[in-house]
Amino acid sequence: MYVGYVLDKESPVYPGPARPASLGLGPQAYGPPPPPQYPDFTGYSHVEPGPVPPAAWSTPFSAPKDEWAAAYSPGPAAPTASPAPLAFGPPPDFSAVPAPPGPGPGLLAQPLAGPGAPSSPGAQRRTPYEWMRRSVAAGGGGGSGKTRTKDKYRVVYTDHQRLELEKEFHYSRYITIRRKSELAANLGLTERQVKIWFQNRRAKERKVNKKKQQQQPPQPPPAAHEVTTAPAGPPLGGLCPSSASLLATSSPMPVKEEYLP
DNA sequence: TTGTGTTTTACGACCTCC
DNA sequence: GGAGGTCGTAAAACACAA
Repeated sequence: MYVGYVLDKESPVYPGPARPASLGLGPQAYGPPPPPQYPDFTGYSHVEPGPVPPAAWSTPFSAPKDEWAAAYSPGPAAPTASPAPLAFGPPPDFSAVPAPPGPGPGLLAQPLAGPGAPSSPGAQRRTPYEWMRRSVAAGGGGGSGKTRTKDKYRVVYTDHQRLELEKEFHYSRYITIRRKSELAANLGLTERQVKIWFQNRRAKERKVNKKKQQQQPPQPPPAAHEVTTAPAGPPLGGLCPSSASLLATSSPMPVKEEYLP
């Protein structure tokens, strides 16, 4: 939430022209304008993550989700719907992510399988992260910039776009302004789209966690000393209340240091 | 082919924080 | 006041059974 704001505060974030009015955005000052979100946009240039990623990228998730590991395990990969000119890699600090217990490298440290990892057109759905297996017919999908008031209600993001967004999400539930800008630029999305994607993704996770909790028998509340994430009081030093519920769930994700009070 | 249920984008309302 | 958060919802996209 405001953490990212704080994290990026020292940097000259978003100096520059206003965003297209068609996005419903006000004339706030944003950074380098993202690639146009229209189908005739012919790609986007790779933006080096830069030497930056501040402390925000230094705290890894301790335990990857199984499906995540499975999804990124080496294996045959079909071409993506819209491979990026350059694979959008994790921040440099990704390499510092300790490998999860068990065989194989740290999953987040694994390189993206290049242009073409995610999709597998013939595969069935109803599998974890089935979006990775689905072919996307959006014709470059992301960034066509249609709204409810326009002729197309919504676009379907490409596998590559979703893959990168998921990677980012599994690294951090809350994206910083800087990373949002980078992701948007690299994926040919608007920052608004990235922001909303993260919001929807968190909502999805809460929904899944809620479902899990409902299916599990009620567990005794943990003793106070067992609370390892955040102390009582305002959740995470001002994060939204639902963030706390997120952390309070079965999610194995640790809390980033900077998110803690 | 069609009907139905689920998932995925996108938005508005409202809230908190700076 | 502006930013981004959640929550609820709309509607397209999709999978699958009948």
